Amino acid sequence: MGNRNSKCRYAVRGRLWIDGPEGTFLGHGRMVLLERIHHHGSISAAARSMSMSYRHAWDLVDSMNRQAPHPLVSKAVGGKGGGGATLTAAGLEALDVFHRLQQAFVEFLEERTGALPWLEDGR
Amino acid sequence: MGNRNSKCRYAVRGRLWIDGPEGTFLGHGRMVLLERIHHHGSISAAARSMSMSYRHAWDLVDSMNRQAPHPLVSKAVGGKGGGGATLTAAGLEALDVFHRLQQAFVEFLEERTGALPWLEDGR
DNA sequence: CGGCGTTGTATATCATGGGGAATAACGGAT
DNA sequence: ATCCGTTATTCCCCATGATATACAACGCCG
Repeated sequence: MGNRNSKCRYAVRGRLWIDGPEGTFLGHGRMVLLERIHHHGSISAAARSMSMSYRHAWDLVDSMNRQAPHPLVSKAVGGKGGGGATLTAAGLEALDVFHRLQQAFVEFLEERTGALPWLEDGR
Repeated sequence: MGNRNSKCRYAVRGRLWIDGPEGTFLGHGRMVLLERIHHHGSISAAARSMSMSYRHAWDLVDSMNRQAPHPLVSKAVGGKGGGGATLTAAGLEALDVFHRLQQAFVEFLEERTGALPWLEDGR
């Protein structure tokens, strides 16, 4: 709806992320990881649930924590259940900020594929 | 200007492209390649000028020509200078379409990094 | 008619990043 | 004190994608 031609041969796609002092700070994959950490309560369980190696997941968390003014993930080693990880208030806020950004991006993408001049069709 | 805080710790970045029947159809790298073909008059010279392997360049051109309703690049084998390649009218049009799209994207990016809530700064 | 620099295509080599395995330290629970 | 599953870290392996190499076909031009 909103588009008189539903036969979309082409579509505008894209990826976006937030750069920080060391390069990528927040991106789609990192957001999924944060959500899973929030849900499972540990980095390793989150990594397993998305078929990501623990090493990779740990690197991503470390990168985010290093670049943020305040850590996004709080980690505990040892103790009940061997430890775990939880999102800080800053982590939850980052999740929200990025979600809104991504939604705006999706709208931009849809708007632009709708405005696509059906390349060279009428030639 | 337009942003009261010029100390930008974070910036929204991204990439965008146009998907076609077989996946990526037009993207930044492909646009650079098209420009160089237009300037040099051959795929191999264009590839050399941007340190890209001829095979890769050829694959990209082939992908674009296969997905477009009409080829973007016209190729000649043998003949004067051994042959060459030139952009068709459709190729020039694709260049223009993507440039406008990319410019709108840059504006979106700048607008959004300006609207960034300076994550967790005041905590 | 032979030379030249393309396009076109197959094969081989290689580099980079990610994954897996292994291990230490940790601390609450039992 | 021991057990357990986690965080934290190192090292090795390998799969994949890109690059390099090689070679055939082509057609204008001198």
